[in-house]
Amino acid sequence: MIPLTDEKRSKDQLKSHIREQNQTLILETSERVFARQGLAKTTTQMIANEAGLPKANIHYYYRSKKDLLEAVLERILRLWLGSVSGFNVEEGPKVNLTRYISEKIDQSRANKNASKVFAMALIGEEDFVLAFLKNLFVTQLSREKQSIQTWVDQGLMKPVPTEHLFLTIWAMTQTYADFDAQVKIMLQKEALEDSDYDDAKQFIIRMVLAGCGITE
Amino acid sequence: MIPLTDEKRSKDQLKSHIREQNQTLILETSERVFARQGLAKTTTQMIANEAGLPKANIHYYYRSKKDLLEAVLERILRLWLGSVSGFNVEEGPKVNLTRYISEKIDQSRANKNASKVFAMALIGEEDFVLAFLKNLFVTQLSREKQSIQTWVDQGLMKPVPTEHLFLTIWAMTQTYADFDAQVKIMLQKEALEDSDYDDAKQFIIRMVLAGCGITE
DNA sequence: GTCTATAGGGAGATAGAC
DNA sequence: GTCTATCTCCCTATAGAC
Repeated sequence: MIPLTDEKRSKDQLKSHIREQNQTLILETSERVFARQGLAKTTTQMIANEAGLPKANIHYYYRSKKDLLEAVLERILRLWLGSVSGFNVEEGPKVNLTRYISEKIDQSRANKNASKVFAMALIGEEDFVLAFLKNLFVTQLSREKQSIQTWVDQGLMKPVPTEHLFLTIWAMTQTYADFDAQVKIMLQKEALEDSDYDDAKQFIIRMVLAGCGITE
Repeated sequence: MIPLTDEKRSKDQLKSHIREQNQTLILETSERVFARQGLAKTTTQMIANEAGLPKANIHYYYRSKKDLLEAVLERILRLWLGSVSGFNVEEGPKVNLTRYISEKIDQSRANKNASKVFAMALIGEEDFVLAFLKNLFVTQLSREKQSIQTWVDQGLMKPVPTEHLFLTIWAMTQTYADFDAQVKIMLQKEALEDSDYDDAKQFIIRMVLAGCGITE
């Protein structure tokens, strides 16, 4: 370890502080603009304007637009992973599935822009997102699958095609964030309210529990 | 009415034939390229190359890229509307919902590109698509809602939030077309087979019927 | 680290010969 | 109707002064 002078240390901290602050600003702004404009329509100029920075500054921190998009996606995925509770076998299927669906809806609502950017990248089959999902599915799904098998063995639910169960839960919960324009038209509202999300939650939970043969 | 000479008539028919043929070629090619590349990333040059036409020819038939996209969307929506069966009250909820879900999956599978282009336009909140949905929902949903009310009154199913029922059915069925990359990763397959779609159909139908309290 | 100025590359769209 | 050549615009990315 090379000892640092106080001067150098504080300079480094300042620099690193500015860097971190700017990067966060750029990533948050990018997420918003990407979600609003679409990935390809978004220009680095738009992001710069909205962030109040010169365009070259964006390229100083993120060499290319692709790098920037991947940084945005990485940040989204890291935050998501940290806030998802896994299944807790002891609590049984009803509690776990109810909580899972409820959290999913809350999360995609709270981070609507992040959810949209992810959906856009997924429908555009961005390599970065596909690679992430490959990883996630291998590590996580096998665990959830075991919990479900345990519950089936205990007679707490009927056997289900686990992959399709998760695919459909994701599809239903994400649609309220990603395609909210469609939801608003359907419900004939200018903006979605708490009660709309509650209704969605309740109905999705009802279908999933019933479909899994979970009565009590 | 101005009588036409035979010469003029046949010339017009020829022209109109060529026009129709080229327009169809352009629309079919565009749908494919839009679905593969994304709406904004797609260039008129790509479409021209893949259709085997000079780029100026594309712009001769469709003044702008936006016009072209709208023509593609209009064609998709016209074909869709023609192939969806409405509810038939006499047959009861089980038959109708089962058929509806089954047809939805078949259709988005058979027209995967069309489905993707539509989803891309919807997530990008293209005015053209939003206007179409506004229309569709007003005219169609009220009819389906009445059928469901009838069935509830007859004790054939439990009351459901109709809007959320349709939103979730669409979300689940569309996901197998629009986000097929995710589905493939989840099922760990290079390509989806008949059996995968059958499994999806069966599970979605099971959840919906159970959620609606339809036992027989 | 910041920012102006600009290079360099395509994009959409069209004029005009055929 | 068809297609070559070209206009104009604007995007990404960077060089280089501060």
